[in-house]
Amino acid sequence: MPPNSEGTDLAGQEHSCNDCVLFSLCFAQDINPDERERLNGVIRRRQGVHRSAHLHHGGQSARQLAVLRSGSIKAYQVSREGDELVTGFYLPGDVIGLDAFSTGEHAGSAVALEECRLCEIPVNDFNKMLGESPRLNQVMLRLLAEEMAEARRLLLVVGRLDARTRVALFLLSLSRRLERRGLDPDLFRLSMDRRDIANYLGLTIETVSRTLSALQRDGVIHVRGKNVRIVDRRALSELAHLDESSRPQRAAG
Amino acid sequence: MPPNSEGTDLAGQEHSCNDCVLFSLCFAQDINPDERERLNGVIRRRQGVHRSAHLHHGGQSARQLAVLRSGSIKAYQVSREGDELVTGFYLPGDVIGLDAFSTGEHAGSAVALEECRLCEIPVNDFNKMLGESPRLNQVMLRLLAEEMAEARRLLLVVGRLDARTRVALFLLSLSRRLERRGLDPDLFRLSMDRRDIANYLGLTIETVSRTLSALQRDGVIHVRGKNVRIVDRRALSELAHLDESSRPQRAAG
DNA sequence: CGTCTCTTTGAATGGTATCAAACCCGGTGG
DNA sequence: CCACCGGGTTTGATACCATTCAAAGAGACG
Repeated sequence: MPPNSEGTDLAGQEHSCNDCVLFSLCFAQDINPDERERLNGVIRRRQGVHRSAHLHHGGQSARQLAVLRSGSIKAYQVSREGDELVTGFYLPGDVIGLDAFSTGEHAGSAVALEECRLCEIPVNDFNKMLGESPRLNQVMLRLLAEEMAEARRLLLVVGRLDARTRVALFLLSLSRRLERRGLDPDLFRLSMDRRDIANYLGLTIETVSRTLSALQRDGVIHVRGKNVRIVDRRALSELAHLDESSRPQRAAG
Repeated sequence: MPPNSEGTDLAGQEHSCNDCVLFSLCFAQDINPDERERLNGVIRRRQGVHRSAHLHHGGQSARQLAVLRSGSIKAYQVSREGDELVTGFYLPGDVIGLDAFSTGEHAGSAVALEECRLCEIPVNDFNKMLGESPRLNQVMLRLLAEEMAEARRLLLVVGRLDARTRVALFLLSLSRRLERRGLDPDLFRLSMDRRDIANYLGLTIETVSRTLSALQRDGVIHVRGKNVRIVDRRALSELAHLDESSRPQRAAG
């Protein structure tokens, strides 16, 4: 069945990648028009994914690859001991489900942090396209390598930096990603709670809270619950870039 | 030029993947015989890579993909501030150079920790094969996904566990990898120095040293410089598996 | 308006970094 | 053969940052 061409269109509800406002962020821009057309035919555009709904669980066999169109998503893994390890946050344009690429089963889980819309590509359709297009394979390799680089960055942040630096980097990273999506980089709302931030950064809730308060006290940011305003971007960057040598050494160099 | 068919062969110096003692560990087992034959034609078998020689540097454009045949290699990245971040250690059978897959440039550096032998596949040959074999693409995706999983594991280890658990996990991981290669899992030599271990685990040299001493005092292992013997594997596993709740909580669950 | 959850703040504990010095070992030269 | 290095490693004392335990405060929602 072709994407429904009747019924009411909601705001921002496109039916073709070519019209999509996210096109410049989406991997669809990297494949050739023929393949994109074919993609269009198999994409399921889904909306109304509500807060705390799971896109997939770890261990589950992959049903689709998805691109986030609006909202935000938390990726996490569950350790043998049953506790959560937050591995990242997805924003519009990000691809969700690459973790199932090797085994066909998702390595981790993904859950909506707020109301979300998605473009879903069924795996069998996608695998068929992969088998025929080396170009698409390359794009996927690139995406995986990027996730890898991200994981490595996180490794550095979580394992080796003090709390203040971790939080500064988190805020700046988020700010930069929002900016690339055409949103205000200095005034935004955190869709995840303190627990998720703490877990992601390898800290406790209390430390995250204290650090945010301290940054506010120092006039670097303004925080009010989930709302954040970056007041002194330069100062924040300096904290993040470790320009001062106020961090643990941990056998570097 | 074909791989030299005259000259003296050194011990363990094969000229075909089919004869290679590492075959069961190598990704070459996962491709079909035709492709493997073709691989054989382009592989450069290199030896005499001596300690502290670099295979590649971060930022360098990739010249070849390599499989380690003997020895061991340290992978690391250099941060903007110039200090080192050890991301892993390669053992025989491991593929080196996947980090250049997306951009064509190596994300990190790789340096020999001792005398090494390698199988090198020139990138242009390899890319040609990639363009023609979806199967090979899949194998590469799987390898990348495995590196990814490894990076995630490390993230958990480095960011969230206490020193004792980190060291225990490090020793067990190494032990398991050696065992899979047919070596003694309980008696081995660390090819990396304390600095590298500390950096890899996100600790200081002193803490690593102290922790090893403590494990010895508790009768779990025996250490003498770079030589390690696992005395009580069960105890070590219990430390690593967090069976006791003696670790920071850090917003889990 | 009351309840529940999330968040913030406070005080005390503890693990790891830091600073400093001793130790061990292989290599070198007297 | 031994004294003397120099690097890597071990050990000790102290300081500090983040966790932990505890409780108050703020928001969301019925």
